[in-house]
Amino acid sequence: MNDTRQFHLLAGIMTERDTRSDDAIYQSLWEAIVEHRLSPGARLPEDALAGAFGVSRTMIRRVLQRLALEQLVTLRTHRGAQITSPTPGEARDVFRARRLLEGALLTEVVERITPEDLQALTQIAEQERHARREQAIRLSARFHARLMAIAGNASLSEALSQLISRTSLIIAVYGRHRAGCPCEHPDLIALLEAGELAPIQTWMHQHLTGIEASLDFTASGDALPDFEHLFGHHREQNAS
Amino acid sequence: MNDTRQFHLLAGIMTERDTRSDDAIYQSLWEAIVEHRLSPGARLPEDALAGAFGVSRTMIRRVLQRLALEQLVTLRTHRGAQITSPTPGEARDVFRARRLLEGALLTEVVERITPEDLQALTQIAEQERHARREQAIRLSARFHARLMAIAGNASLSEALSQLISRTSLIIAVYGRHRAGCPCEHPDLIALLEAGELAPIQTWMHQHLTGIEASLDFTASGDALPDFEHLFGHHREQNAS
DNA sequence: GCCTTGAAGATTGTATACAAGCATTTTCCA
DNA sequence: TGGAAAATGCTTGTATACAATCTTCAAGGC
Repeated sequence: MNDTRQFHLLAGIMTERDTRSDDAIYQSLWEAIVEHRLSPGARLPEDALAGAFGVSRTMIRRVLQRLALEQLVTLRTHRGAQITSPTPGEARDVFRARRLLEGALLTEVVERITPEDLQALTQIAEQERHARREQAIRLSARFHARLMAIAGNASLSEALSQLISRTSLIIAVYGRHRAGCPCEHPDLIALLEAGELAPIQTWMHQHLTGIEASLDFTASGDALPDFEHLFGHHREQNAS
Repeated sequence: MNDTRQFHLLAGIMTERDTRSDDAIYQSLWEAIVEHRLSPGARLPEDALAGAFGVSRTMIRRVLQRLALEQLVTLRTHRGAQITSPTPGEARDVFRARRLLEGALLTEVVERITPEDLQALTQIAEQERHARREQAIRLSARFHARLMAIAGNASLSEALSQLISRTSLIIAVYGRHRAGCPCEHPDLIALLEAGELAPIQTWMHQHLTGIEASLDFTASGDALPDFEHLFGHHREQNAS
């Protein structure tokens, strides 16, 4: 009887009930979070996840710890895991960090970019335009990650990837109109083809600042998960 | 009988055999790694650590996973954990990342630095000068971390802290003369007191480039842990 | 003498059992 | 009827047992 409820709780995360490996579970959860199928504040009971993925709590705990270290999930002792609700302060922090990092990396990106890179970026941007809204968010994240990978600095790319994921959480909490990246990416591709550094950096700075400016920090509080926002959309738990 | 050997294997990590929490174990291992008491390539058997810290493998595995995500430890399936031996490529990657990040953050550091900050930095530099060689490495890492924390960007500070820790590993593998940071930090403090951005950035760039230039990448290979280096110092396993 | 093949030992991977803590509800008293 | 305290149930924290895999060592063949 518990199983049914647990399964329902996480409907939409997985395709069918089969045993998956560590990384596959991480991937599934990551996508569900970045695509806003799991909203900030949502609780992630270990038993429910274990049941849904057909593994024991051991693996689930490992995955949750990894997500927690990446700040996508908040782990509180004896209170379990829930999707992180970034505070306004953290949100501004992430955008400042992204402006700095992406701005700096663009120098090397412009130097090293190849036609293959441009093609890959074009393809992602294309998918982004035709994708459903949920997947568009994930593709937008992939676009930025792929772009910055061109700089060829694995350490910074990884750090930046985490910042990009967290941006998705921030938009989930504070986004007003439901837009993530308002599909400006094709414009950047045109600039990249031209190859002039200055306008590219300007574009990126405005791109990030524009997203940040579109947020509304007045709604929710700082510390606690914003249940108001959660309830506004739809509640995961059924009341039985 | 196993216990004795295990305990001996990790001598010097802990003060006495008592039960510690998750974070305390992480801290102990982190310090042991950064201070080069555990050299790159050293194996970290779960049973041995569990015995040494008086906890079960469960906690040890969690700590090892965290260290692995920070790239201080390498986890290979069915083959256990060992201290990461950065490849020359990774080493250059880390230094490039540090030059970029620390250079960029210095702008905000100079803007926001307070007398209290200067005092704290002075104190660390002072301890550094009087400390034993092992602890000096850790203090040097703390100096850089404390300095960059002034910029007030938690996300980037955290990423940078990981890069700084990894630098310690790099020095352990490729350092020729046993110098880590050759105690140039007081010079930086003088520049910070003057408050001119340009010379500070120049200093930092030369500082990092100088450390990188002092490394010798010809010795060890790329992929595997360098047992040559390990044996050169002293072996952890006794031959019984 | 060296390489290949097999078996024993040791270590990790996963699941589960039990203990500890928190949340909710129920009950009792004012 | 409202509030507070206690008890029950649920969730997580930790340890341990067992299975799977790798490594090592030994024996046999080339």
